[in-house]
Amino acid sequence: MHDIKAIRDNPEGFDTGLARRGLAPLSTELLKIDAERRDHMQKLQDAQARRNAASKDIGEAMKAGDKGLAERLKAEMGSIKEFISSGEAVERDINQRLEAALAGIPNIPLDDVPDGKDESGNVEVRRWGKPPGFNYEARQHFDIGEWLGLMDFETAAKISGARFVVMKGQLARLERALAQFMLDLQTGTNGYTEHYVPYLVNDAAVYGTGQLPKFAEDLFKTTDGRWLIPTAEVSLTNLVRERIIDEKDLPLRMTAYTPCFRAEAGAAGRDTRGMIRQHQFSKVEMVSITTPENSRGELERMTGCAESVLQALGLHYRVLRLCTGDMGFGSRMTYDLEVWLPGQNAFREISSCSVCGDFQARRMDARYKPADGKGTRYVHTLNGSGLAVGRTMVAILENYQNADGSVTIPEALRPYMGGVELITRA
RNA sequence: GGAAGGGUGGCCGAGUGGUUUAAGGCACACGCCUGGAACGCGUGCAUACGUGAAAGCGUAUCGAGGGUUCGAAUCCCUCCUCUUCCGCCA
Repeated sequence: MHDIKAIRDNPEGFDTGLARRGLAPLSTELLKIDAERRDHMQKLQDAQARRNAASKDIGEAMKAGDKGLAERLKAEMGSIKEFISSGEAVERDINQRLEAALAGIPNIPLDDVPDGKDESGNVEVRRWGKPPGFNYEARQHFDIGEWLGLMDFETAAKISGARFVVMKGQLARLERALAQFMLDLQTGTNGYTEHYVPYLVNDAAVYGTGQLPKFAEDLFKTTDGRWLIPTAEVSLTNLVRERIIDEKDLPLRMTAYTPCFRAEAGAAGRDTRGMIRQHQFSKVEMVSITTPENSRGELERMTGCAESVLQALGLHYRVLRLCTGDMGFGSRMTYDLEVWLPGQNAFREISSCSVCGDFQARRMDARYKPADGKGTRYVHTLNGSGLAVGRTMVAILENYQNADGSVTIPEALRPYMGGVELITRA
């Protein structure tokens, strides 16, 4: 949610920011509603001030026992009363129009975000590790999983539909092991506090993080009107909704392991085979709540926390700074982590870390009390996956596959796998 | 699902139609006191919007939204939510 005052102060800057996102200028239209709103408010508030003064006089007249004066003053209130009640309705209407207009506008990119139309404009900032280098043609994860007899898309389709999977045995355990491993790393070394959060949330929560009102079709909705979370970001970020936090308690660093549900509308035909793009997947999410001064640095830190998982697992990856055309709705800057998938012979997104500035905080009314004790300011929010469990599993299967079709378990995971070193066909 | 009782500032908590302009306390900030602290004393301390160069002024906000009234934290309606009890239940 954008601050209409900031737009009023610098409409050109706002439109320039929109242009970087490939959007037409909107400031003129917004400021027209804003002017109408302020003009109306002035008239309404004048009327309310007169009413309040008269009410006070009536109260004093009653107290003094002057019924005649009180009745005369009451009679004079008639027309003002009418104006006020219709005026309040008009004010609500204007405010709703302004809010609706603002709610659909994406966040403005930071200055050091590269311009670009789509993912081809993203900039690689670093690479870690090396591809495994097989002396045979690397198989894709679904071939490996199905050959092992532990990954079953057909049965999943029978009971649920496309884009679901059933796993069993050591693969089911690998999913659990990865989640435990990631959580331990983020809560231990990286200092995030583990949370257990709701998977069903209300309209306000999904609005707060920016999925509503524009992206309802990407979500699953329950018959009682709630939403299945598309990421734990929704639940975790909304934990600070309508709160005022002491600056000394910042930053808040929170993590949660949850299932995520995405309708994948508009993704028809993309990644239809395998586990890359599912309606249901699990993810260890990280959310940070910071002061404005610290949010940019926190983005670097958070990205490093996500990277630490891939490094511990020995997976080759690269870090991209997303360009203006590829960033999510609420983001001011995003780093994507792309892991190397030998089976696909390509880097694929496995994590995404974003700083949202006060964009979500304004929608949620999440503020902090600065250390100097004066007033309150909006917090800054950041979110990042640390990491997507299913895609990490894909990466392990493809990077740790052996010529005979078995899969070696990376050392860091073995304690979580009960000491299992190799997954083989039953 | 049924019944009853609640929701007031960062926190606790008073307030049942008109100087409430939301008491009081805690926490916090600043000052005095002190060798330095604690204690004590004093001052300050919600947010949003509008207006103004600023000080200030105005309006709204006591879970949310409607309503009654000249005037609502207070009365009425709807909803949300919490607590307790009953029922059901992993």
